[in-house]
Amino acid sequence: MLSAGVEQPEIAPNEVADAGCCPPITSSALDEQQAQEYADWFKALADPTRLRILNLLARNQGPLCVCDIVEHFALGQPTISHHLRILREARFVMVSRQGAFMYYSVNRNCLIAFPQAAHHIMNA
Amino acid sequence: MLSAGVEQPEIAPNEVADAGCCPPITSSALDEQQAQEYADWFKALADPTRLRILNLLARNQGPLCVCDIVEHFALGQPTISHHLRILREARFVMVSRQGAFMYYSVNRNCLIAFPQAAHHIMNA
DNA sequence: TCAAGATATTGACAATCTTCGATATGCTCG
DNA sequence: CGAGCATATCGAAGATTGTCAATATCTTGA
Repeated sequence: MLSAGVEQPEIAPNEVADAGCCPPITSSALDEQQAQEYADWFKALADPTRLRILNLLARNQGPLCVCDIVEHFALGQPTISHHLRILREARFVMVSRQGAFMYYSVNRNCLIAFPQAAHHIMNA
Repeated sequence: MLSAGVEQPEIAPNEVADAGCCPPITSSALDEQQAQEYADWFKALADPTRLRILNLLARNQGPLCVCDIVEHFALGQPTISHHLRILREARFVMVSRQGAFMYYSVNRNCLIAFPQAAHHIMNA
């Protein structure tokens, strides 16, 4: 209010390409909608079980079915299924059906999305 | 359970350096404690207001006091103060007092932490 | 010392999230 | 078809979170 903070005017964001995983990239300031998209993206990572699922899938060359994943956790199958849905909707994992089995694997595009998100948010 | 998923044994994590911002880095699998630390770190980013605060601080060369930040949002001062505390505890921002004013600025070390976290979690 | 402003903390409420048990859906094989 | 397994969805309970109004703490300046 009365301080000496030096501020810059808000700049209208320029639309740029979408990367196949995670929020679309723009070049400058975060508007409210972009902030919400990034927040949803990070929210998918804001749970230790989901991070461990992601890590388990990443350490395994090749996909894993749900029952294989369940075996690694002290949680019920519906709970794991719920976490997988959140990871899938945020596009951190991909799924393909093989008979009665659903095979989940990591979406490696996300590796690129992390530094991009950081640079977008932190304006670097 | 009966699937053909090819799994690897869990490997005990090797401790490596701490980077000044964000969870300590290790070389391999995520144990429960590390997963919790990363989850807490991402949780600090899982809110659109906090991301916009971070972006505002990053776009500004030099720190901003709380009342300057409050002016950019349709939220009360205690709410902004609450978000700043969360960002501070996760070390995304730094603070220094100047008289009655608290000046907040972005911790640029975090830029490095993003790809590091991604590589650790996604085993790359 | 006292008044006023800047920031932090507290207590409460609504919304959201994680988890579970129960159940539904979908697939395969007799 | 019908039994059995794999996975998803539903409904509910408990915990966590974002927000606010009220208030406390700290600092400056008169």
